[in-house]
Amino acid sequence: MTPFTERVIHIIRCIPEGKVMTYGQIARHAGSPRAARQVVRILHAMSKKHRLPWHRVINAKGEIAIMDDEGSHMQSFLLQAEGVQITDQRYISLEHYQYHMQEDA
DNA sequence: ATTTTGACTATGT
DNA sequence: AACATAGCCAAAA
Repeated sequence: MTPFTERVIHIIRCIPEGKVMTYGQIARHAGSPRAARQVVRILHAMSKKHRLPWHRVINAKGEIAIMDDEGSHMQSFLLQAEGVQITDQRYISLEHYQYHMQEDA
């Protein structure tokens, strides 16, 4: 387990209920600003083993990124159960972001 | 050592 | 707003 992977896992575990973060935000907070795709790999590999709140991770457009219907429906179900507003079965409203875009400083 | 692989992102049209 | 393209980068093969 590499330090980068551990940081990513820690960050994801810290996302509070009812909030979401984007892949890019997580990558930045883990110290590798452009490694968003790496976050994808880590989530895929570690979500079960570490019992991560994988459903609180979305893409930069504010939508559920899962490809297959099974997974995306599960994600929207879990998010709505936490009070996250979802429109059109995929878009998360901005007030649920843990961090806002301009705070990248 | 080199290539492939993504649940991505920024940018340009 | 929707689509195409070109970067991106760590882990796996």
